[in-house]
Parts: sequence; structure tokens; C-alpha cells
Amino acid sequence: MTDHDRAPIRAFESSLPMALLTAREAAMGHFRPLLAEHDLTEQQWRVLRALDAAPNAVDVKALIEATTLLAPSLTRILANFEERDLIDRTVDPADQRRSIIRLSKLGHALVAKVAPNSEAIYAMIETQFGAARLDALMTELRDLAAAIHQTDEATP
Amino acid sequence: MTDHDRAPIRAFESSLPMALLTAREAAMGHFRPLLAEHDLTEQQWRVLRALDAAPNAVDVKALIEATTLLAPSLTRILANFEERDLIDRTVDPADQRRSIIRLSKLGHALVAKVAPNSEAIYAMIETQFGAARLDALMTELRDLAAAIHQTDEATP
DNA sequence: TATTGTTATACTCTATAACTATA
DNA sequence: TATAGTTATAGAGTATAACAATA
Repeated sequence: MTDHDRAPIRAFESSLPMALLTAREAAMGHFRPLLAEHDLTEQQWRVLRALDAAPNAVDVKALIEATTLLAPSLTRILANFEERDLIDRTVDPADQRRSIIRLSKLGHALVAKVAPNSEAIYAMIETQFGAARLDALMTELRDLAAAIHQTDEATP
Repeated sequence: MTDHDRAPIRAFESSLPMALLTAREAAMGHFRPLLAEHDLTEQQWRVLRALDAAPNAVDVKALIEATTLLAPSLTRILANFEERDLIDRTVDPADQRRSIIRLSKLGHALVAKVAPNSEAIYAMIETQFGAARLDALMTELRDLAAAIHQTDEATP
């Protein structure tokens, strides 16, 4: 602390997007170093999780929807994953325009390696914040997103 | 809908960071086109709001903290703002290393022009989701960030 | 003609390190 | 020596448009 410290900037954390960003940054601050250890970006991890969670093999379009990435971003990420042998890719025999993506053995192994740490971090947060409270918060977040999307339809 | 549609990818929206991201994207989806009209990025808007909310003129360090941007990003944004005459910049006479930043008349005018639309969007969200509920959610988000930061101190 | 996915391009932010000028 | 801020550099995502292959 010196004479030149000024009053901190306040009031604009009251913005909803900023509150969401701050909360997200707090959570990801724990997680990003873990991802970096495995040479994964946040977006790459989103793709891996989506692939891991998918009941079946998926096409690029489904991945775009699940990850909210743009097509060109996803194209590059998938190219990177192919180089690293994290995914297998085949052409849909029923529609040759489509790529069918699935996690390779190596890809599954990577998810299996990272995921437990992710859950440990999550558990820490649950302990600190309260499991029931966190559940309720997640529900509210989903409802909020849904409510906003409804306003989309009202004003196209 | 065609024969080739597959089961949607589920389950991983249960990730906290993803829930925060999705909610944020929903909110920002309304706001980004408005910013684009004024040639502003999300990060630039964050800086403008921070400057507008600041009780006094601020230095670069305070802006970094308020916006969670990195120094090099902020340096470029401030250079851009100077070109556009949105800010005034003076050297702190008490410490010549410091830059003192404040919004120019033009900068204040820009904030004044964009902010009402921002509030209109916010009002729409409030209506759809419920004002009290939104308030409660914001409180929870702030508490969550605080709780996570407490775990930081526990595990340095 | 429409759709799937890729390529091309320009811009911005992230992240780190090196550097300057003050203190 | 330490701090405030800038410059340099590499890498990755955002965003649009144009494109090839397939339907």
C-alpha cells in the first residue's frame, strides 16, 4: 500500500455477464493449469468431454452444437486431435459429406486421466460452497439460459 | 430432421464452467451485436464500463484488476481508445511511471449511448426470469466466486 | 439447390518474456 | 532492486465469406 493507491473500481460487477465471467474465471483458474499439463486448451477439453459424453459416435454438426464452438475452430481442433491420435474419423457411409468422430483408445485414456482431477476440484468447490447450494445454482443457471433464449424467440 | 440425426450429446452440461459459459453466452448473444455496432469488443466494453464506474481517474494497474485483462491486452485497448479519442491520458506527477486514465467527453458519450440499450436488454431478462430471482442468482454467483477464492488460499 | 465441412483471411485476446523508465 | 507499463512474439479462438464435395 502506498500513498498513490486509489479507491477500487466498484459497481460494475453488478453486470450479469461480468458476474458470470468472474465466477467462471474463478472456477477455471483451478482447472486451466491441469489442462495445460496435458496440452489442452479449454475449448479442446470441451470437445473431448462432449465426445466422451456422447452415447454414440457424432458428426461435426452435433459437436458444434454441444460445444458452442464455430465450425472453423472445431475443424482445427479436430485436425489437431487427429495428429495426436486422440480421435478416429470415418466417413458416414449413408452420407459421404459427414464425418463420424469418435474418441480413440488414447483419447478415452486422456479423458480418464484428466476427469478425476476435474472432479476433485469440483468436490472442493462443493465442500466450500455447499453441495445443495451448488445444485440449486446450476438449476438457476440453466433456467436463466432458457429464459433468455425465450426472449430470443419473442424478438427475432 | 433426417434419418441421420443422432441422439444429442448430454450430461456434460452438468459441468459448472459449462453452465456458467452457456448462461453467459445466452446473455452476451443479445449484447454483442450492440457492441459491434459501435466497434467495440466485449473486452473494450469492460474497460469503458470500468472507467465509467470509477469514482476517480485510475491507473493501468487498477484497470487490470477491474477488468481481469492482461497488461498487454489492456495496453493495446488503451492505445486504440487514444486513437479514437475516447480517453485522456496524463502522467501521474507524483510517480512518472504511472499513467492516469480518464474517459474523455467522447468516451462518456459513447458509454451513455450504449448503456441504455444494455439496460433494456437487462430489463428484458429480468422480466423473463424474475427480478428477485435474478438478484438472488447474482448474489449466489458472487458468493461462489468468493468461496472458490477461499479454496485458493487453502491450497497455495 | 441446399447442406456438410474445410479453407482463407483478418482481427482480437491469451500468455510469457524481455525491455524501458522511473522509483 | 523493484515497480509501472510497453513491446515482442507465438498461439488460439472469433467471425465471415468463399469453396468443394455430396445430397
